Amino acid sequence: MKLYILNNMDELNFFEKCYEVAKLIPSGRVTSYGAIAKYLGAARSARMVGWAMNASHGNIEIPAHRVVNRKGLLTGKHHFEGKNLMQQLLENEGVVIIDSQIQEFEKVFWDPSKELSL
DNA sequence: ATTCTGACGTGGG
DNA sequence: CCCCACGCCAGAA
Repeated sequence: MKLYILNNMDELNFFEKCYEVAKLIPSGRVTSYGAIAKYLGAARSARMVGWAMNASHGNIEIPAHRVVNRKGLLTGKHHFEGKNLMQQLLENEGVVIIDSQIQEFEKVFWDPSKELSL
């Protein structure tokens, strides 16, 4: 079992902030990696958000399936169990998805820096 | 040390 | 809208 040793406090905050934002995403809505990164000050660019989500595996508290890329494409589905668990989880929340692409993405999109108005 | 690879995003053409 | 190059930063080889 590999442990993620973080060099500094900022890294730890970054991880936890990612998780906090993810938890705040309403059911049936989604956001993007970039939106979260932006909300957090874009300190480490959007890729790190995906990295944080990856590290959250097994953490049922964190709805990582509600985070997609900026096009509304489920690029992270291969990191979930089975073939399309991510899609099914979203569909259970009422999100319409065709071929890994969220339909009416603009309506379903939830921007933390906008909705949370911090 | 060096290079490549991403759950990414932006800007130019 | 699509394609491409580039910036991003942590990990793996």
